[in-house]
Amino acid sequence: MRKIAESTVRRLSLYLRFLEEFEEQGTETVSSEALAARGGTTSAQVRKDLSFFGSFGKRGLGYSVPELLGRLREILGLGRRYRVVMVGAGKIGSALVQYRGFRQRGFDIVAIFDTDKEKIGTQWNGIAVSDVAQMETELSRTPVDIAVIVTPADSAQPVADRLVRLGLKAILNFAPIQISVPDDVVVKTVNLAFELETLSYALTNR
Amino acid sequence: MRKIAESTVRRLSLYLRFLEEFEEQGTETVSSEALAARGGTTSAQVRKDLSFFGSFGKRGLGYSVPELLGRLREILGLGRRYRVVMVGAGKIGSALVQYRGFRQRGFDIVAIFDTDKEKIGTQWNGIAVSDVAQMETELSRTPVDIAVIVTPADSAQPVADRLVRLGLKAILNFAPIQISVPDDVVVKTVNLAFELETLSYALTNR
DNA sequence: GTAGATTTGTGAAACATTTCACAATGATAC
DNA sequence: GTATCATTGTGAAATGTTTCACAAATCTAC
Repeated sequence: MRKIAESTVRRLSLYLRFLEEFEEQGTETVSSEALAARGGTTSAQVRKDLSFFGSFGKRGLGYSVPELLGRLREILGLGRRYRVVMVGAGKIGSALVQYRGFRQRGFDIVAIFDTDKEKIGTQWNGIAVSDVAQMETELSRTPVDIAVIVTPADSAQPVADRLVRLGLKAILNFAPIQISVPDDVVVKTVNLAFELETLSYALTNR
Repeated sequence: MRKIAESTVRRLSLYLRFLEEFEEQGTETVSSEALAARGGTTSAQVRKDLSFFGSFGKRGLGYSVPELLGRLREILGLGRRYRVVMVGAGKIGSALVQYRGFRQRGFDIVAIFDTDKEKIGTQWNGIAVSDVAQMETELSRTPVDIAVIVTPADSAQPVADRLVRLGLKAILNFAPIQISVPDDVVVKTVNLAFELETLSYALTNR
């Protein structure tokens, strides 16, 4: 498939959210104009984004909400569930495990690892916390699709290396550090410091 | 000031992190090549990014680590501390309040608001949780620079509206919804769903 | 069935960002 | 002091993304 810009993929994700709202309201069809208004972009942008994947609309009418929902879910790979392993059972990990939206959107946390003896063996939202030393053993029994790294900065890279060796192809990293992986592995880093500093830059330069 | 791309600002933030590491190691100077290698970009990109703000290097030698650190902090507006209000005292809020990196980077949480009677009056990391109904009263006594919204989706927009009315110019939004604000207010949204869906897209289309 | 109103899909134009490539500058060795 | 080497700073070129603008398609009203 032709390379699609990340900005486009993020907007598809946004459109999906809006379409879910339209569906709840019982709206049958929606125009690119209406979708754009809801999300701070332009109708041309919406149509261009969709056009990379096919032509889903009806001229003069717009897009069928249920159909476009289905297409977007398919494009984004949401027609299935994903098995997620979480490495690190600290504050953020705890918040994520309890976040219902995770499961709601098709992502099931099926394993949690930590190094803290106090935590190992306890149940988190129904999932037992295991010793990170057992990660290879356990993950070979329970394969997963996505890893979430929520460790301190200095463990993040070694953990990522081990996950890559286990064959993981997608990592969501919350550790405040840049991790490096082979080209065929996707990493998304969520780094609070970046966001805060973008804000302080904006506040300063106005 | 000439408009700077957000991608550039994010990279500056990244360079800052690397420079802190170089400083810890006692490195005196660093070349654009070395900075680039550390962060998955190119030396030309590093030099171009910096060139928007001035010329801080020495040809043949590179950049002085302490000087560039100072310059970047200044550019990013990190030469001061910021007062932060947190609205919503749920799981994520709790994790953020306890996150030391926040204070470490110059952002002090000085007020927390929630609607939950059980939480109001309790102390969180030394800060009393107040009733969100008192927000206007309290924030007029204790002015703040940045707001972090950690409420459920349906309260996020009303809360944002109130914050904007109070004169806030920077919002970090963790609620899984797009919030709309006037042009002179900056909003950064951290939305887990986007990140997960970008990953599932990447896993699907390979 | 025709006319008029909507709205898509998409090339082309405009705009933005990244990469290239090299002159200019300073450091180092002898 | 001269030659060599390393590295910056920056226009220009290449590449990428967004916006424009309009033909084509479909709907609605009569």
